[in-house]
Amino acid sequence: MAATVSEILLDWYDRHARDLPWRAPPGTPAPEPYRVWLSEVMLQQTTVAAVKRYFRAFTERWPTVEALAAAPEEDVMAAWAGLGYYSRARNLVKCARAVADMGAFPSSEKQLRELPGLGDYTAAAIAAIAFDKRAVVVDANVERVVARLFAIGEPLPGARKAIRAKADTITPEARAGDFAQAMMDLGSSICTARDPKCLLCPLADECEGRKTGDPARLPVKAPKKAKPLRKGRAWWIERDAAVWLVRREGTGMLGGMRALPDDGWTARVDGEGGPDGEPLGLVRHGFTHFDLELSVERHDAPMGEGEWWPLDKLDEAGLPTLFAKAARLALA
DNA sequence: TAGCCGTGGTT
DNA sequence: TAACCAAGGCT
Repeated sequence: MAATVSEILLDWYDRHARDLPWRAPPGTPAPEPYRVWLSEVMLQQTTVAAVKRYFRAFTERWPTVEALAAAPEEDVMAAWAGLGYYSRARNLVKCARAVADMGAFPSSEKQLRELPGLGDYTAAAIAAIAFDKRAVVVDANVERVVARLFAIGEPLPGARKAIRAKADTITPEARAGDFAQAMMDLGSSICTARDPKCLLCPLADECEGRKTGDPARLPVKAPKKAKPLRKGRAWWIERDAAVWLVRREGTGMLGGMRALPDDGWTARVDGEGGPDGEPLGLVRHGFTHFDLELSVERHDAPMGEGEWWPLDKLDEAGLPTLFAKAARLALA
């Protein structure tokens, strides 16, 4: 009898699974839901290499969801600094508090999906990995593997429906969590976006994309729009070995994070107004949908609501990378 | 639904 | 090196 795709892949996973801090080895009991949830949220659009350090720091400081739920939001935001997509940190706190109120993480995909910060992917991943439920887990890796395996030539994002339907057909009843992680390991190490290693692929014989030509062309994506370059200013205000820091409002860009006072630049418009200070230099920073050229200027009086932050504890302030760069410039 | 939302590694 | 891209979610 011919082996199915899931059988081949699980067999491959049993031999080649990556050892990751949030992962239980194949065939061993599932990790705690808290660790699965935390890692999955951190891993949203973020590389394994970047997540490892933050995962260790968070689980050491907040070993349980109850501990995290009890933490001041600003501590969590500061601990998240540098990881990006800060709405994840805001929702992390909300979610931890909701789960603590409920007494435990829900185990069904549907209930998980209702928690803040959990979309289709993350809810399915937690249900499968932490609770051993059958769930169709589709992330960018799975999209790529499935698009190639079934030679789906329709461009993303339109192809998502077809990809999910095909992923459903190969998801096993048992070991759905291992299967999901196997697909992601395959996608990250072998069925890579560029230069896939088809000669090492356990699914090479089953792959329609390989049979019909060049699998690397799949999945087809819409061309990207050009990123505008925005200009802004930020002020370095130093007194008695302390610097003036503000907290950014709202849920927009870097919302909730500590920052230097700035002139209100956004993705759409350059900054405007403010005092002319002594120019300290330019910081160039790339965001998802625009690039920013930030002029850092020395100023002498506090601006807006804020706090004096001791320079010798600046790395504990939780500045997002843009402002960490600006601080580095000012202190150089 | 398409735009918004970070960052760092890889090629 | 500039471009691409990663275990997406929210609105």
